[in-house]
Amino acid sequence: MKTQFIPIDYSYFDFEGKNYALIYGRDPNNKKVCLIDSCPVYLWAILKDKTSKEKIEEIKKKIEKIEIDAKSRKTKVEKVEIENKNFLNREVKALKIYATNYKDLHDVADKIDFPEIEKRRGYDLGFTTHYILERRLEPLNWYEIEGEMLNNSDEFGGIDQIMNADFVIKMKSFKNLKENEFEPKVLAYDIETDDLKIGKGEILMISLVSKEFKKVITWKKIDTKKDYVEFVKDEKEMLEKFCKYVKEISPDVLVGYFSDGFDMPYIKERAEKFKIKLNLGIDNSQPKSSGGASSSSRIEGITHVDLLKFISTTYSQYMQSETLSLNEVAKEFLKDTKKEFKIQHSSKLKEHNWEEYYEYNLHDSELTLNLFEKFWPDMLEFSRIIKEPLFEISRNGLSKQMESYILHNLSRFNEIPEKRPMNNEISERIQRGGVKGAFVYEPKPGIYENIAMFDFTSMHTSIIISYNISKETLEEKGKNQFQSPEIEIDGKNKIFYFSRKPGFVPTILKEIFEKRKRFKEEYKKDPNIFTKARSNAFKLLSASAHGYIGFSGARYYSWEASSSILAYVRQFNIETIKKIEKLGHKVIYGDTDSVAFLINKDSKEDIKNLLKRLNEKLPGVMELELEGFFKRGIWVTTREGKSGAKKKYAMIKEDGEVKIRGFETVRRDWCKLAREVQDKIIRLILNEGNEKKALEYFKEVVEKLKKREIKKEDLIIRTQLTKPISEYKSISPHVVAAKKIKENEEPMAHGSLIEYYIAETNTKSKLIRDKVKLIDEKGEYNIEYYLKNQILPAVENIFNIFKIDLDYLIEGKKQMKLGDFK
DNA sequence: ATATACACGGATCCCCTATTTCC
DNA sequence: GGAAATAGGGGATCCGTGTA
Repeated sequence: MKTQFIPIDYSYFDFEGKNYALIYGRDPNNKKVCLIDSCPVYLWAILKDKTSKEKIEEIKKKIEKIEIDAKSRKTKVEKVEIENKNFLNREVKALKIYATNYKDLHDVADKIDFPEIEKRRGYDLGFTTHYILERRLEPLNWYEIEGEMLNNSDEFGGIDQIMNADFVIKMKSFKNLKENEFEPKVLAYDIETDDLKIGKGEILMISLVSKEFKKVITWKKIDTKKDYVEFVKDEKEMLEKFCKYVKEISPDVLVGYFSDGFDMPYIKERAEKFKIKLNLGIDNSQPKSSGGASSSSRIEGITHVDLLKFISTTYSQYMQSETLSLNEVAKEFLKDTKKEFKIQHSSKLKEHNWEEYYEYNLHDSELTLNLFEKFWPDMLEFSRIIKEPLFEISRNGLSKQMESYILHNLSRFNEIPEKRPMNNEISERIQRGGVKGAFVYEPKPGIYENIAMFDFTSMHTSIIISYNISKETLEEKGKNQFQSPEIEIDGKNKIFYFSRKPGFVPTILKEIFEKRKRFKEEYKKDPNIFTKARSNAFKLLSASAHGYIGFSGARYYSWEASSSILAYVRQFNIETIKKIEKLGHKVIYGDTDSVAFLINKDSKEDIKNLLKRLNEKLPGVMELELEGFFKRGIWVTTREGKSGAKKKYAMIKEDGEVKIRGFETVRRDWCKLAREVQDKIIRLILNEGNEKKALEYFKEVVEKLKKREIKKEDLIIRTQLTKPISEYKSISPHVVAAKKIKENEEPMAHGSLIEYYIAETNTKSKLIRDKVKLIDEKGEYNIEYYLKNQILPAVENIFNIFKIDLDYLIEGKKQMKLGDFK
């Protein structure tokens, strides 16, 4: 039979000792299809140079006899081929060793310990990655499949009979189709419980939402007119209903928000408690957790996506939201917020509260569904570009994404994949220590007018490409090589040398770099969610290239490469600063890849010409870009007041657009008042060019604070608890607040933002932590603290630019009477 | 285990010395 | 008068959060 097919999720099973890939997807009629396929399984043994033909034949014969009898199955070497391959850009002879079962490749590798074998590789990719590499049946692309339909067949032990798929097909062949469109069937879910500790409390209700389906299942009965609420007898029945609905709807994607860390493990634990089989899988299997600390839950045949994971690993650095709570993320991307509802223990809830609770529960699933749809184009593009399934794409960090992209492109270079570093190698890498980073120019504090800012486009990546820097291109000193700038190691200067023969990593990055440019243009011409997503995906890959090379867990980690890249980064930045100064412009600031300088009397055209001239001298794909012209900008001293503060500045464009970096205004661990006051003062000064209005405004605020006219909400301080309370060596205010929350037995998730304020207390203690109160705790806010430790520090450096000293304000309580401000 | 380094700055920790308190 | 307690200064360290 023939059909069209789009692969969504990949898995595999063993039958008679061999591996078979299971690929779940859809046909054009939206029928759920499960494909069964197989692929050759092998690893590589790289031979030492100059191994004689006879010797190779001899080893080959020995390897062909390897058999492994373990784990209730027999694996043997099926055949061995000799091939000319590349490994780390070097031509090698390698043995391709085919074996019965992928999981035994490691054991096979252990038996190939002949002295003529230099390295063994290619057995640690994971079966799914290996399969996709081998067969090129890539996720989320359309194919025409030819195969045999299994219907009540005995093949593979009757696998088609236990699969709840519309079709189970044993694949014979396939070909690519151009067809692009695909919309997955998505079901979102969310649970409400009485205790945040996994499995400890009861699950009160579960909501399920898809495009056509809306339901809240609960055993807490009250009179309600809400038709989406379905009552069941008890928690046990609710869990069974949940399974039943998921199976009936049979979605491609089951999506939750923090569901890897909360909803799914909770449901699992409760099901275990009630001895219910949570048979969500297409083969009636239960969800499987893996990954320890930040585990993930996999459901056979349905892609379980924890949207929080995708957003936090891939997008959080480009987002405005200060937390990744569903509420805030929904606000940013959907302009929608959670329903107002204060979660209480169910025993405290009144009858009418329950209605709101149902609504709240349903709404969370709706938000999750809508957010998924918002991010779907991005996940789809990522999956297609990186060629890994949605399940992996939605969970992997940037380094893993980068690595997968490289692995899926190696065959073009005839390259054997490098192995993952072992734990001891990772420790060695970490022990060797990090590399010296970029250069930051120390600004001279002050207010400046007419500023231009240049920055390098994708600086690290363009350096890697232009100088061919990578693990595989690193060489001993020779002729005609790229040389890194001098790098200081243990007091001595060292230079690293890189081949001119293009390495595969720089080549792959060059492609990414060019595609990034092309798709950015495409998006500009045709702005839609898909062109944006594609442009975004390449932007992210491009941006994480250097981080990958310097990451101790990377296959293609290289300390030397990373050091060299950064040495170039420093060199280019410093040289650019020098060149601009030589042309008569005063440089104000620069950080890593940027330079800000005074335009003087020059016109914008002059500056653009200057940029053009600088660009003519740059090598390879390196490019300097105009970040913008600014009417005015301010730089301040550090708190100590002796030097100019780096990574802290504010500038304004002609059109009034303000760019604020590093100031307390953009930091979430300062109270709202301090942030707003600072923001306003910065804007007033940037607009006016002097401090007059700002100072008046500031005095007003101080007056208000002293008269307690500021709302307590504006004084709440929010700090993240980043680890368990007991692990803190230093007991800071937010730790004290967290302890209080715990004592009150209020819900507090790991990593949550702790909110508190500093109150007036009788305590003699000078420690701030002894004045901490939770929001709901009665008390007056501590005026002295908010003056001395919040609003003054936020603005005094700014006023110092104008030689205005606010010091007399912080001398002490006595002097801070109302009359001090005139 | 889950991309890198640089940087600021609050708050506590910790050591030391001076001062105060207590007997 | 002398020992113990306390205060306060100041650098080191921890911690959170930014920029690039």
